[in-house]
Amino acid sequence: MKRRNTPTKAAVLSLLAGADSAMSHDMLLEMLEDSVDRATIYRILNRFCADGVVHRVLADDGKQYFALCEDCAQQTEHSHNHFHFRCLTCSRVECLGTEVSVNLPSGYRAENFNGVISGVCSRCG
Amino acid sequence: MKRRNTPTKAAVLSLLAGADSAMSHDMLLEMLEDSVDRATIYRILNRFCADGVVHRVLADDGKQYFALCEDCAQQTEHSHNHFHFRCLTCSRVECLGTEVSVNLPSGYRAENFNGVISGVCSRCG
DNA sequence: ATATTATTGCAATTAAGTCGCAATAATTGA
DNA sequence: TCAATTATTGCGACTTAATTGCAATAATAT
Ligand SMILES: [Mn+2]
Ligand SMILES: [Mn+2]
Ligand SMILES: [Zn+2]
Ligand SMILES: [Zn+2]
Repeated sequence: MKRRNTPTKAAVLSLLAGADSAMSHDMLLEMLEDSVDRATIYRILNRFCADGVVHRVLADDGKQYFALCEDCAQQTEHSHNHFHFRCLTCSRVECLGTEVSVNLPSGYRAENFNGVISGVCSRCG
Repeated sequence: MKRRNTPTKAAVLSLLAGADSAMSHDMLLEMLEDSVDRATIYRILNRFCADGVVHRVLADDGKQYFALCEDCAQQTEHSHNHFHFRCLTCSRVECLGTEVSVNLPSGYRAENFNGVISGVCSRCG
C-alpha cells in the first residue's frame, strides 16, 4: 500500500514541522484551516508513526502527542529514548533533548520508550 | 474525611501486596472473590494513591497500573522516579528498581514522573 | 482518459475512567 | 448496646480519547 499525497496530510505535516512542541490530535483539529474529520487526522498521524516521520508520546493526561522526528531520526538506530515534559499550566508538551539509556534486567528486550515528566515549565514558573 | 476499613479495600490491598507486578483495574476486578462494582475499585485505587499507599503508572497501552509503594516510600522524599516495564507478550507491568534522575532545563519544576518501557520480558524472551 | 486503490467522511463503536445520587455500613460516642 | 454521623458502595449515566466499517472520493499509474 503505497502512500499518497493529500492536502490534509501536507497540512498536518506542516503544522507539526512548524510547531515548537508536540501536538495532540485536538490541537491539530483546531488549527487546520479547512475542516477535516477527526478520524482522518487520527489515521494520518498513525501513518506518520508507522512511517517513522513522527513519534507518539502517551502523556499522563491520557492523550497522545505527536512530534516530528528530528534528532531521534539521526541516531544510528532511530530511537525515541528521550523524555517529554508536559506543563500542567500551559499544557505544552515538548521533547527533552538528551537520549537516555535505561539498563534493563538481563533477558529483557526494549521495544518502546515512553517517558513523560509533568510539572511547570520555565515560562509558566 | 477519615478513611474507613471495608472488606473490599482490604481485599484490594492484599491483592496488591501479594502481586509481583503492578495491577490494572480490570485485573483486580477479575481477581476479587466477591463481585465488586467497577467504580468502587477505581475509587479505592484513587484513595490509595492520594494516601501514598500505591503509585499509579500510565502505561503505553492507555491503562493505569497500580503498585504498592515499597522502595519508593523509603526514599528521604517519597518519589516514584523509576521506570516500569510492560511486557508485550505476558502484559505484566513491573517496577524497575533504580531511581532515575532527570535533569530538566533550568526553570522547570517536575511534579510527576511517568516512565514506561515496553518490550519482551525475560520469561517471554 | 481510465483503472486501481489509498484516502476520506460519517456514523457507530470501543475502551478507560469519572460522577451524581440514593442506599449501605463503618465508626464514634452517649 | 444503640443511635447518629458520614465514608463508602452500587448502579447507571456520562465523558473523553481513539478506532472501525463502509461507501464515496480522489491520487497515482498505465
Ligand atoms: Mn523519532
Ligand atoms: Mn511510591
Ligand atoms: Zn507552561
Ligand atoms: Zn512477559
